[in-house]
Order: sequence, then C-alpha cells, then structure tokens
Amino acid sequence: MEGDEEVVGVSTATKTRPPTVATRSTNRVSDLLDAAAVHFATQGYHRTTIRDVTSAVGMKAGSSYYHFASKAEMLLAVYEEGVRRVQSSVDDALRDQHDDAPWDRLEAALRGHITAVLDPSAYARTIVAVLPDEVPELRDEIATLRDGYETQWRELVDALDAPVDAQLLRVFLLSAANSTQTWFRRGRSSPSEIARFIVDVLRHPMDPTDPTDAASR
Amino acid sequence: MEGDEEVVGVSTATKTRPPTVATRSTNRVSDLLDAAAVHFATQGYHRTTIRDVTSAVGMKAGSSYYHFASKAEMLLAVYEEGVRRVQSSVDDALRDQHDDAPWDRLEAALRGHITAVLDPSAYARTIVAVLPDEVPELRDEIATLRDGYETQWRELVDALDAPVDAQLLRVFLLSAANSTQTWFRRGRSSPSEIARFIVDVLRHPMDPTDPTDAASR
DNA sequence: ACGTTCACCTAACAAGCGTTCGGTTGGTGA
DNA sequence: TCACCAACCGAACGCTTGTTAGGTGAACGT
Repeated sequence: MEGDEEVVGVSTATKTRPPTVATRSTNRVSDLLDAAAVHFATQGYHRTTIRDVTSAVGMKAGSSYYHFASKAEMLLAVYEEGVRRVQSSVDDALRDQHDDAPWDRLEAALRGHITAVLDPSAYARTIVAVLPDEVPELRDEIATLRDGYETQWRELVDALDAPVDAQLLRVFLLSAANSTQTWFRRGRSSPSEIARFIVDVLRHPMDPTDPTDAASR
Repeated sequence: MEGDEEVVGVSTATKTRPPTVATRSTNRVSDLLDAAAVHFATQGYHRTTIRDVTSAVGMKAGSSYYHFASKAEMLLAVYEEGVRRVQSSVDDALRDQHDDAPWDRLEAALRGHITAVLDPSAYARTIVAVLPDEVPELRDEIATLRDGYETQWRELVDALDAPVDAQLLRVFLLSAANSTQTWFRRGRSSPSEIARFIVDVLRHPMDPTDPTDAASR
C-alpha cells in the first residue's frame, strides 16, 4: 500500500504540526537557532548535543522537537541562515564598491565574505566549520546551498580574465578566506586588511628576483 | 591518605602493561592504525567509533584497549605518524630540489606537503581533518605537533623576503595546500601542478591591467 | 467566560558509545 | 614438554545520546 506514505512529513503525529513561522511573541526559536549556531560553529555537529543547545537558552532537550523535527533539521536551519547572511554581506560589500573593475569587485566580495565568517553570531562560521558529508543525511541539501553561493564566485573569478585555471583560483580564494576563522585574532588585522592582502598577493608580483618586479622595489 | 595515588598510571591493572613496541609478529597494531587513519580522516574523530576501526581489521572493540589506553590515544598515535609522514615527504621533496633558490624550495616543500596530504594511507589527511580543539584532552599535544611542523614553513616563507606579512602568507599557503584534500579529484591535476600553480600565482602578476605586467602577456 | 492552541516541561525510551574485565588460544623460550 | 605470555575474544558495564509521548499553564480568539 504505497498510496499515502509520509508525503509531506505528516507521519506519526496526528495534529501537532510545528508552525513554520512564529505565531506568538513568546516563541524562542530564534534564541534556539542563535545558540545552535554558536555550538555548531565552535564544537562541530557531532560534538554538539541537543541538550547543549537547549540548556544554553534555558530550555529542556525535548522542547527542541516542537520547533525542529530532528537535530539534522536544526543544523539545516542554521546552515540556510548562514548562507543567507554571507550572501547579503557580500552583496552589501559589492554595493558599497562603486568602482566596478573586476579586481576591486573581487576584493569587495572577499571583504564581505570574511566579515560574515568572522561575525560573532556564528551563523556563517557554521557553514565553514561543518563540512558537507559530515552529516550524510543532509549532504545533498548542504551541497546545493554551497553551490548556489559559489556560483557568484565563479562569475567574479571569471571576470578577472586571469591567465590561470579559474577553478583552481576560486577554490584557493575561498579556502584562504575561510581559513581566517581558524587563526584570526581580533585586533590584529581587520577583514578589509585581509581582503586587501589576498588581492595584493595575487595582483602584484612578490618575487624580488622577478625581472618584471624591478619597478616596485 | 594521599600518600600513594595513581602516581604514574599504575592504577587498576596489576601487571597487564601493553608494550610500547610490537614484540610478536602476529601483532596487528599497524593494521589498526591504518584503519584508524582512514576513518579519522574521512569521518572525523567523533563520528568514528572504536567498533568502526576494529571491525575494519576483523577485531573486536575491546581488543583495541590492549594496544591503546583510550580512543584519544589512538588518535594521537595516528596524528604523530601523520606529522612524521608529512615531514619526511617534505624533506624528500626538498632533497630532490637541487636549486636552492627560496621560491624553488617553497615550491618543492609545497609539492611534498600536498603529496602527503593526498596520500591514500590517510595518515596525513588526519592531521588536516581533525582540528586541534576537536579533542580537548589532546589540545596541547596536537598543538605542539603542529607547531613543530610549521616551524619549517616559517623559515621557508621568511627566506622569500616577500614584501608582505610573512605570517599571513604562511597561513594562506598552508590553508591553500590543505584545502586540496576537499576538492581534489585524481587525474585532473597532480600535486606538482598544484604546487606550481600556487607559486606561480604568488610570484607573477596576474592582473592584465597591471602596468608591471606588460611583458608577460 | 471559555475552549483552544501555543510553547513548553517531565519523564522516559532504546540505541549506541567508550571502556572494563575475566577468559582463551596459540606461539615461544627453557 | 610445559609453563608463560602476547594478543586477542566475549560479554557486559554505565553513561550519553537523539527522540518520543503525555501533561501543563498561560495567552489567545470568540
């Protein structure tokens, strides 16, 4: 009998359907998500327990399942919000950048990306910290989200018209920008400086023995 | 009575002391370590269970504790071997590199590093995949091991005499090299090509509009 | 005023985890 | 030949985990 399976998700529960949006002001889903983001970003998915997250906002473990059907769906929610925030941070940076030269646009995008990755809210950090196949059940969803975001970077890098493999360059750019999360210490250098550093390193020769570099030294 | 506590670690067990080195040929510690490396590298520390590792070599879970006092010590053993292999891979590459120009030495070291990171034995991949504070009880040991290895890179980067922050450059170099593990597909590009790509990107200007780049295009 | 619904809590469940401990076997040195 | 010990096995332990189910009270629409 395969007529009506759990089509949309209406399986065991008869009527207790967690609403997608908050309907009452006492709803604390956003607090839950905030705490989840912090824990996922700093401890990773598997080391984070539901009780870690809920107790951080004064909830009990079971209450989580009123809002999220599972731990994986909780991560997915954080992940989606993370992508949304990085994307909008990049958009903001690109909007502020009025010079539309390819290298300037790249630097602006880098600045936006790094800013989001270093944001204390930890949403963006989660999408860097937890890798796609760390949670097999979400592999496709996570991969899709990442791809959607990286599409923009494909265009940015292609626009450079650089004399190297564009795919390699894009991968290295993102890995360099993401790595800031591991070593960054506040106060030493800002996202803007890091973005500028990366672009400078790429644009200008840094080999003192390079014949084309005679002028800059 | 605090006279004789578990001073050195001789607590419960009376005489069953696992020997540090293998004494009999039927010893399968190396097989265990191989399997552990594969699982730690591909699944991470927390998603890997003792039963995963032992069953991969036809052992039972409890038998692991004849060789390793805990799961954490098992990881540490893999980690140490991983550092050893990356180090020797870099040493080999540097030895083969007869031109001792700083940039050539850097490229050789990168080649060695990437080769080790992409090695199917997975030991080196482990030290990239599992981050220092993923296992709090080993944080200091792991950090020490990493520092020891990175010292060499400090020297290599300093020798470049590049007109940028040496620390930033070193961090980006290693993160770029390590990121190969996530996207590398065998057959598309070799460790040598990737190493050369990274060095090329740094040494030579890739901005077509850069005035100093007129000659190379 | 009142029944309904939201947003939780309480309490447990089964599965899986790292770990322990006594037993077993086959190779080994004397 | 035989005691011995390295190198396991078998079976459990206690704990944590994600998850479920039923109950509770305050806020809400009517």
